[in-house]
Amino acid sequence: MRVSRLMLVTLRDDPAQAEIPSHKLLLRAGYIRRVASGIYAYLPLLWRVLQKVSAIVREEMDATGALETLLPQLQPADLWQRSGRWAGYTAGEGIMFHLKDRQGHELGLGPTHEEVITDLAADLLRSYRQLPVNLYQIQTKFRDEIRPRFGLMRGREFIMKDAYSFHSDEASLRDTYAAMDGAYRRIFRRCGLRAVAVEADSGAIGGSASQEFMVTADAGEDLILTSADGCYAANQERAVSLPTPPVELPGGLRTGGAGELLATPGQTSIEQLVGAHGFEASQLVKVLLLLARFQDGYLQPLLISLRGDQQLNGVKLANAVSARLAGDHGVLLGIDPLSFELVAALNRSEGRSIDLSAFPLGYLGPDLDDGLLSGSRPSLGVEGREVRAGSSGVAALPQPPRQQLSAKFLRLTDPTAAQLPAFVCGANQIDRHRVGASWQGLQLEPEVVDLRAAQPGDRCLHDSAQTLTAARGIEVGHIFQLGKKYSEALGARFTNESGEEEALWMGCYGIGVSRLAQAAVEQNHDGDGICWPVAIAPFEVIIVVASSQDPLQSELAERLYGHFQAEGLDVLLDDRPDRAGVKFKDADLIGIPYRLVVGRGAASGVVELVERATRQSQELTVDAALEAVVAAVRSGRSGLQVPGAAAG
RNA sequence: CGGGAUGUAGCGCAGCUUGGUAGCGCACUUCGUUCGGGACGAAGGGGCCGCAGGUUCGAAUCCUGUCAUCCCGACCA
Repeated sequence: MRVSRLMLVTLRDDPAQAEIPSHKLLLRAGYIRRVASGIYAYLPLLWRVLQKVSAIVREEMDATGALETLLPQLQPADLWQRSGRWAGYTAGEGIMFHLKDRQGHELGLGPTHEEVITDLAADLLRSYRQLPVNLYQIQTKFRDEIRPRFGLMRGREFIMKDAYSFHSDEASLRDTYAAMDGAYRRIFRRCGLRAVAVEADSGAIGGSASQEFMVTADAGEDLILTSADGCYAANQERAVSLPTPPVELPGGLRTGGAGELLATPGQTSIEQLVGAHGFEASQLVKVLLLLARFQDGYLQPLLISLRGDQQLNGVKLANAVSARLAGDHGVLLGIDPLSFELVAALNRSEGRSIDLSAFPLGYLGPDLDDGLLSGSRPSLGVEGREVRAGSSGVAALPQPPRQQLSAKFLRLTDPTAAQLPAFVCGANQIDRHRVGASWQGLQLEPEVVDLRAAQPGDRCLHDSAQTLTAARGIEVGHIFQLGKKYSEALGARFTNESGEEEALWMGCYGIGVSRLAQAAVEQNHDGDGICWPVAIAPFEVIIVVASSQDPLQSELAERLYGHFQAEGLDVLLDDRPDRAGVKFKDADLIGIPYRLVVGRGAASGVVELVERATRQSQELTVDAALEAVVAAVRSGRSGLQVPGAAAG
């Protein structure tokens, strides 16, 4: 390809809308253009990168025996209703773009394809003899992200490789899961990425085991915790660790564990209590008051107890609450601190509400009386200027589910709090705390769940000599053992060896292809531009003619260009009439791994070879340069080379 | 959705406080001189000042509304 024909438009200034280096560089170097929020045009240069990434993904997936397919992007609501995900994915701030066709049928643009593929599996897979099967596709996905950002990093339309495997038993699922783990490691390595596999939360997809692949970069949206010995790595959402031991409470139990009242006027925070009375934060039990909202309108107040020096992990909490209540009340829509704002919002809707002013906020103890909930007054409802559906012109809108408030708290306690033999906690009355309380003394049997957030510096479970360190990560891949969640919901059954019908075991495996391309830039750039790894570079070598007017240089450049094309290299010829400096700047910016400069040495048959990533350069005779470039590119294509080794 | 900011030429910005009909750099076109790290000179083209109302003799500038974009939190490949 000739640069004069490449529609190359590079920018000298950083675009104001871009924040992180990879986003700026992709815009400046002419790889992407924004079309709408979270929606991008992949310009010819980027499309070549995406094709190369896809090719690597295909090779590695195919090598495991997976089958490539292509599923529809437009999917019927019916399938999603059967899996129980339609409401959760479309209602409110749902992530699924959905629409009605002219017959009035509801459809959604696929944010993921479990439903479609499982329905197909139900149709096609009948016998254990057909299993296992692993199907994948590389395709555009649509998610109406709450906040698209950082260019391709979190777009609303993006390219993803997703695979779904089907098995007759759990052991087979584990085998494929392990094969995917291996394939993913090779894929990221071949793409020139430094990625780590971390234990992950399964999130909205569901299932048991799951692992994320994180490209480490400061711009990453996730926090990952790793041990130096490499034995443990987890997303902070999921991470576990050994808490620091608590400091023993002087005096131990008082009044048999019921605790002794202590006047604590205005001391509503851990810091204030610690400061005023010389307590250690680890001697306190703090009680958090939250409200969980469910799909069917059920509202569950939560009373969460944590040791005073620990932080709540919201993901762990949501999982624990979901596990207890989602069966009866549908999808957990959210958990929010029970604040006056939230109560005011609830007051405006139907049903009963909570009288938060009756709560001794800042002085809550884990034995807070359920009576505070049943004593709540009926909501004043729709007086004033509130408009009701049905009483106005919007009668066609569906009624929101009627809210129903639980009469009891769901009380969950983190082990760090549950294990304290004697502690300080709120007395459930204003300006009073209790010292020397115990769970038994308060006549409580705590329901113990791991709810605390692991922190950098914590000791590891597998080896208490190891501590966790934090790093930012970009999630480029995620693999799940789904189990039977979707196959049971959608009736995907097969006949096993004993002639019995059984639901299929499933796994699913995603790679964000467009995100991966940007993550590669995030990890491979310098002050002058992108430094693409050879394996995914849009072009492998660029020939720069220092002075296009010099027929000697032009002719030599053309000869080299033809030679590389004949050798099957992806070669770019910068034949523009611009000055050499302009072409050097552009070559650095767009990040072509090898640059061959045909300049003043042309007359004596000498050219200059520069490796982009290392800036190493050498003067070579034409023949030696040809040989060096071809050799370097060929070895670089595997993605397994060490930068610098080729041009040295 | 909550909090913060910004919308002026393809890109980056000034002008707005104190209203008088739009400017700078880059990019683009033509000519000349340059020619190995984003050259110089000359001439030129390109703007419903996000949109809609309002105030005013007069609005990029003041007021109201609205839309869009970006940043910080909840979502995820």
